[in-house]
Amino acid sequence: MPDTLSQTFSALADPTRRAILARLRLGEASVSQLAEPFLGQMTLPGVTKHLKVLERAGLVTKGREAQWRPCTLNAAPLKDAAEWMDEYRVFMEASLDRLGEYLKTVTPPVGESTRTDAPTTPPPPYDDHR
Amino acid sequence: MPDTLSQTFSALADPTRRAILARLRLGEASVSQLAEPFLGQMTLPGVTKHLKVLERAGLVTKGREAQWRPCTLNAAPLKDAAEWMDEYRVFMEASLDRLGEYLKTVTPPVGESTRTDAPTTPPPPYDDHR
DNA sequence: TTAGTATTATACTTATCAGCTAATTAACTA
DNA sequence: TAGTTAATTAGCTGATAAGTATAATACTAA
Repeated sequence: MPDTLSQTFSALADPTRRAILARLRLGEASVSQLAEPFLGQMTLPGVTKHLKVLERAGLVTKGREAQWRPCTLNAAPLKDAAEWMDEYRVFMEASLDRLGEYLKTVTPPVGESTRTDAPTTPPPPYDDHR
Repeated sequence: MPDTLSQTFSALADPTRRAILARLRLGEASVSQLAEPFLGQMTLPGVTKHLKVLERAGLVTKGREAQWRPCTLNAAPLKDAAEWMDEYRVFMEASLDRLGEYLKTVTPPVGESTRTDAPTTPPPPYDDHR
């Protein structure tokens, strides 16, 4: 029973599933419509499985209309993921080099704590252990 | 051999690994420093494995300093992931409801194509099938 | 050289995932 | 009713992942 965020990232960790989401941005589509671009490389049950993963992650909602299951995009779960990523925006940029240098002056070099008489400094708190 | 984006998302799909990244935002740390918060629930080799996943994804760089392996955050691979997410920003917001209604007026209802004489409309192109 | 610390490697178990084929359900159509 | 289309389920395989315990490696220090 993984947490929501893990489930979201896990669902995104597949190119087929990302392609399905990209397709759904253009509007709702049935299962076979979604499957059509992949049928050369994959069978329909395969696509159904991917859809189930997306459904479990809450990214896709399946309705019923006669024998069709119109699928719609639900991007709400992506919000948490996007917020998580935002925390790292600063570290993504080209300023990474200078930032890295700066951090080296702030963080004591690894191993110092065991080489000196100073007590082992416990690692700083972290906030993402869900 | 999964694509880069899949590898990135896959690496993020684990709370332990996300916690490690969060810790590394504060500065470099050795393997045992990174492992310390988890040693109640996981062994050291377990953490080493998680680090290897992060390393393969290019999110963590391991150096050498005597018997220590100082780990540093490398957020560059997150850039692609963030860009991917940005495409969905519009769909995450509360305006989803109205947007959904709007899309329904644009996209023909599922099944219409087989009920009428119109040729089966092929699904629109998609751009994320990497 | 010996002992101790930090880290990784190996080998194994268990669980999950991605894919397939074949069979099944559910709804429409003639 | 029989046939067709849309989608799912079931059962199987092979690959990968997470976790363990134990052993090996790499370096420091006495």
